Amino acid sequence: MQVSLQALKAFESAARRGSFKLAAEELSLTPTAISHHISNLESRLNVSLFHRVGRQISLTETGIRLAKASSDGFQVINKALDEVMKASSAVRVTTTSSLAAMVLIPSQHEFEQANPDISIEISTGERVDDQPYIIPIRFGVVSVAESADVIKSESFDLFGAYGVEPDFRSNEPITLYTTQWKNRALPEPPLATWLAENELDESNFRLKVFDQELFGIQQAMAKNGLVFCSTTLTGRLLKFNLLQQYDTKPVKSELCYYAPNKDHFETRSAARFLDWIETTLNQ
Amino acid sequence: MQVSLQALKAFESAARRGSFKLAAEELSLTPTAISHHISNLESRLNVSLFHRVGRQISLTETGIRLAKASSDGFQVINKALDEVMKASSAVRVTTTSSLAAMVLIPSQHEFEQANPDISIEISTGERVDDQPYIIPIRFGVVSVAESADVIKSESFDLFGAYGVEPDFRSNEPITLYTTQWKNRALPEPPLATWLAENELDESNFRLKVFDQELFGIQQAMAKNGLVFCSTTLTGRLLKFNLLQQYDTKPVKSELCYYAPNKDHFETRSAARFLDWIETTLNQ
DNA sequence: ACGTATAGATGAATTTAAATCATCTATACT
DNA sequence: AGTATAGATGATTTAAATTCATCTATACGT
Repeated sequence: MQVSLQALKAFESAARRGSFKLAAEELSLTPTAISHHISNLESRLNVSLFHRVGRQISLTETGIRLAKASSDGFQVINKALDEVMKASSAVRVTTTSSLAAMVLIPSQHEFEQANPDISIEISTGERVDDQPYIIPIRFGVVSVAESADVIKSESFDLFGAYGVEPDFRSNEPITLYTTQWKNRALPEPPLATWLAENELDESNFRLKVFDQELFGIQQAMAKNGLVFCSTTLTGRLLKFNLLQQYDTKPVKSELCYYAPNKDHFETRSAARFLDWIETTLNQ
Repeated sequence: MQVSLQALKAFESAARRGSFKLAAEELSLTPTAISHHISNLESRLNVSLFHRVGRQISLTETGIRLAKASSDGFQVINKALDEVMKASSAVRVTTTSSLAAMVLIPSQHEFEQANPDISIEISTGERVDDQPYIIPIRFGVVSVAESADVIKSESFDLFGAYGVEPDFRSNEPITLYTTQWKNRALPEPPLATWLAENELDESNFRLKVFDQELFGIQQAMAKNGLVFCSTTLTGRLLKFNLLQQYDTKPVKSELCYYAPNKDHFETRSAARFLDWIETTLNQ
């Protein structure tokens, strides 16, 4: 003897609203459907749930009990469903200031255009980034990240604004922005390797250091010098001719961007976003 | 965006059992149905609820949350449904010792034969008789009972066993059993009225009094005398020739059997039982 | 008191959803 | 490698839910 959950839902609504008509409106049905559901429920359970006096209905004792229990039960379920739906309606992502400012935020609109059903929330900052339903995109050493989680391994190279053409042979040292991470556990940008690889010397440059790559990039764009930074952050700027690259050889580093448990995010939206960000960064 | 409760039930079962196959068995469905339900749920909610690695499934984080909530919710609902069904599977009735012993218990089997889906529990006693799901059949004055609640108004008359033929004209007084209720608020059996109506005198009888009609009836059946009692209790005994009636005129009394809120009992079984008892007593 | 409007009941017809069947894929276990 | 098992997928069948048309009883306004 199984009772239909839909019938129970119809009953719960009718009990709460005190009317078949109002229940029908609430559930987008006809009053007839409610009536059928409730009489079905009553005959299955072998009880009357409503007293019917003409067009007036009132709950029986049993009806009151069952209405209370089903209201409570459905409420628990609906709360959870709401939470899940809320979580899946928007992708919430948190990452470093530099990736957010240089890549995510500038291309946020493009993603939302291509995926009109998904909205993106981007946040940065120190706060704990592993609360449920928030996707962290972390910056760290490849050996720490699961290899499947890596979105992009970092290479570093020299960039400058259009019109800025450095003469490496000049006696005058060139202003070069580079980065020293706040987190000292991270390896430094591979400037020394890059200099050696490109047969240059540190004495050709006047180094200026920020704790975020973002700031050096902005200085370079303002034609205040060159920047030695990751290719990930500059990819988009190169594409729009806001920066240029010289004929130097980029060098790989131990650094990468990665999303913990990248392939285990439950929401389709999150999966779509992660796919997209990976494609974007690697193209 | 509405989610099907059946799909949610399928998911809940699959989550709890850890297998689509086992969920299918639990819900008497095919594994295919479970699979369809769950993928439907996932696409409506836009989330993955299970990780599928080949034929191995495991809940996602979201899946764990939703499974917990839906388990809890369904449990609340099922508990209430079980309670209602339990209550409606048996009719529990409480009444006076006399009605129980003389009428209800002897005809219990007959009712259960005619209504194989209903079982009857009969209880008597002083204890509170208005706990939920128990039907009280009370004995009292008609003025106290709602008129719609009255099952049978009482008449009183003289009864004796077969072979016992009293000679009212004899000098020897006849032993007559009558009743004085424990509850003094109830009117006495209308013996005086009956004597006057039948032009008899109390001196013709040797009165013996019990506090329940039942006992007097049993004495009469044992041919230890006659009994002055209600026609309700003796109806069945007359039918089976265990008692006989004489050519005396019965007299009405202010007493009656009634069931409070008789027409408002929720269970169909209870309604059926009350119909039946009313028919039985009045035929 | 009468007519009209409203809420619900009822049964037949229809539409929609759910379950199954047949087929296929991937993995675990001999 | 070969077989058995769990699940996925799409087409078809089956069953359930919803509506439509009709009817009853009551509330309400005139």
